Amino acid sequence: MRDTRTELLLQAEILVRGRGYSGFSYADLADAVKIRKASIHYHFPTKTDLALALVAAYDARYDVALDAIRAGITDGVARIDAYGRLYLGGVEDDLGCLCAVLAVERGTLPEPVCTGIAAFFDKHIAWLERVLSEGIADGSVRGGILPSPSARMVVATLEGALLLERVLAGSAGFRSTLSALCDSLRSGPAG
Amino acid sequence: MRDTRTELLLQAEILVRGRGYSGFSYADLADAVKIRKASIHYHFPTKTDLALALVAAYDARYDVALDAIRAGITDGVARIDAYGRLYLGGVEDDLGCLCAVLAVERGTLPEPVCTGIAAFFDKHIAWLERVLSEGIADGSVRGGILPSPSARMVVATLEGALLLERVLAGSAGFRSTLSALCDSLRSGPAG
DNA sequence: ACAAATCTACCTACTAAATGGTAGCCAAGA
DNA sequence: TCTTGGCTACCATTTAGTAGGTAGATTTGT
Repeated sequence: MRDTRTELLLQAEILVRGRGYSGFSYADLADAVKIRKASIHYHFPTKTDLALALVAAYDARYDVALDAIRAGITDGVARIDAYGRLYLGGVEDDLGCLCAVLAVERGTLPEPVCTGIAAFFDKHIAWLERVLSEGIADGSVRGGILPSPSARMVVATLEGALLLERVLAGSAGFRSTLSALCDSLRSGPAG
Repeated sequence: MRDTRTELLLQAEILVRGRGYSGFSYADLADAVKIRKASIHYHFPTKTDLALALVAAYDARYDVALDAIRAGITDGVARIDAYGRLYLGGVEDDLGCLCAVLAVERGTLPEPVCTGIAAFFDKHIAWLERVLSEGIADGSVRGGILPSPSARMVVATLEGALLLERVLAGSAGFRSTLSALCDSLRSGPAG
């Protein structure tokens, strides 16, 4: 079976996103996958290896999603809205964003993992900056905003909103934050 | 001396905000405060007791700050801006928000701690909602926004921005996010 | 006033359980 | 036969927490 590794990545992601990187152990993961603890080391010799694989897989999934949004949607604000809805899975499963969770533990994080999550955020910010610039150019995003700070603000708002949902509960909160965010970017009569 | 306890709270807060709740140990704290590990248990019998005291102290500090902002500033957006600048200490010291860090680890968190951080966020959102409503009433905040979702959005944006700074580095990012946020709330010609 | 009792704030020295990780064995499939 | 993917059995270290002691301050009884 090839997919013990995949299963390990799946369950490890759930554990990290729900409890933090230092909040889960190989023993927890072994329980979840129903394999002996030592066998995990066959697939991921060290916990750092596992973390790196987790970030790489997560990042790759977002790459696909970002491309799909750009290809399937043309309106600037609708693209941002679709980007925001990518976080909804986390809200519904009561899991944080993998990279946000890891970012919080930066003080204990192996350096290469830290580099990986920085790249993740940089990539998202660059994507959003482009989407916002294009939106301003075609009039779908209001002209008063600056693409670079606003791109950062979009990521910050969504990451923060996801974080809040974990303690405040009820995805209504996330959705209303997302629409408040989109409203602030839309060109139109309001404002 | 009464302030071993205070020193413990101070150093524990730095450890939690930098490395997460499960990312620090009584041994780390003992090193930082230069007392023996077992002595910490005299002041805080369990790690949960310590976490609760940490949240209570943090929450109390914010209470003072929120009152001071409402007392000293009348303009709605200026109040939000001042609120945002409360996070700057964290940005400069490279520490996350205590409650955000704990929120990430909710899966392993003792339940009473979780209740405490939920109360923290609820309080901030309620405070912001009131500030926004008053701002709309006196014209300092633009009328198009809804106070409740926008209050949530403000907390989310700032928490997210602080989180991002920890991996992206340089407080310029946080400041620009804060001004983008304030711009989106200001009543005026733009939009 | 003064001695006995109690309290404060720390200590050394432990413990059981959990941590990430290693060594070496074994069954099945190419 | 050799690789794959598990296994048992260990390891040193670290974890939160406990037991019990002690020097010094404070309170109390006479």
